[in-house]
Amino acid sequence: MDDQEPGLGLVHLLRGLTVELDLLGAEFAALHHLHPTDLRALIHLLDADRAGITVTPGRLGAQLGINSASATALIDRLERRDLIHRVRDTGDRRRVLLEVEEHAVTLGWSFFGPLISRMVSAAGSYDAAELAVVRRFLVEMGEAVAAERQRMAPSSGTRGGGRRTQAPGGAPAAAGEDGGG
Amino acid sequence: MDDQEPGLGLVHLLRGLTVELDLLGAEFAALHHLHPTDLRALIHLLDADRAGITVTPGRLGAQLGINSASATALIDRLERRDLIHRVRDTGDRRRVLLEVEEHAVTLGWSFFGPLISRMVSAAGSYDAAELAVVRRFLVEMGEAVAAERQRMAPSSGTRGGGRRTQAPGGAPAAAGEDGGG
DNA sequence: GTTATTGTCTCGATGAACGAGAGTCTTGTC
DNA sequence: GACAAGACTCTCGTTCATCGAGACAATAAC
Repeated sequence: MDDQEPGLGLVHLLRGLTVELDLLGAEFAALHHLHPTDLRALIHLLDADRAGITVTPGRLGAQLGINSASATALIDRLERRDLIHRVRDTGDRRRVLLEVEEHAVTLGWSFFGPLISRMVSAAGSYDAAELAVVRRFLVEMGEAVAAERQRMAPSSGTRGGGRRTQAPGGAPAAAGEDGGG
Repeated sequence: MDDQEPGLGLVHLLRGLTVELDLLGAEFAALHHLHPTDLRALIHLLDADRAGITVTPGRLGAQLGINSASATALIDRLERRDLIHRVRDTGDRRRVLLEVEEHAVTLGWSFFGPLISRMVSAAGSYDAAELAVVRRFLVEMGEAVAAERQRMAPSSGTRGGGRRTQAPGGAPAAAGEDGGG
């Protein structure tokens, strides 16, 4: 299966990598008695926190592809573990804002910290031009995936438009950029 | 902000990419009334099929990080949809071999085909040296994740040694999930 | 033969996610 | 101000994937 197509091997490598990352996440979650969804939610909340974006239950549920009832239950779980807390929005009193606790930041770092260290250290052996190539590749792969998602669920963004796991809509859950702190 | 550490931005890009891929998988699964686990199992089975490796329920469950009861239920679901079928191993009659149906291959291609096309086409604009750089990067990232998983759950892999169904451990035994390939 | 091990499946329980809809608040129109 | 429509969150009852424990069958070791 190697390579009539030079890019094909890379695609498979990339897929294998995402599988590994998923498993790492699942193991970490199990280790801390969290469900994979809880960990994904936490990561999203931490990303948003660092980026200065406020997250609401509805928005979180949309990002995770779960419905509002599940989002409520999810937030209940996280709140019960003191990872986040709810705050009623004073501007629009229908809304609830989700704020992460220090504890959650610590937990997040215990997950990503060591991994990021390893990765950054591995990335250290590349020169600027090489890093630029890798960056371009990752960006283009991201665009390919986004385009494919768009094609598959074109109704994205319209609120009741699609089926159950309605495409959360545009923004990639974890904007890659937000500084790693 | 990404600039104190050149590699950090790449790490976040990579993470964002994996999130996108996960979401794509979830959407595809929902579209076909499959659970995410079912899709992951299917991918693993298709990979194994192409590689000429026979998969058993136990092996599949280990790869997916679920226990034997869940693996049985998962296989029941896939079989009920005519995506796979069970065959008793004639050599070791305790074992059951899982064989994928044509239908499953078609379904798998309807998921990965368009995505791979996009990616391969995007990868076409790189020269050999650049592809080599990207490949090296992906391999090293994979190694970093694997190393981190090893650190987190060192007992993984040995069957009797680590208590695989342990509560907190949850999915430890999973040696290397959905084989990429 | 007997015992230990491996591989799969069954059973009942747990809980995450779902659909439907109620309650609360905001916005737009009169 | 009052009223209708819509947005946001939460509650309720149900469904189903996963779990732990263990039954059953076949193999391996003695």
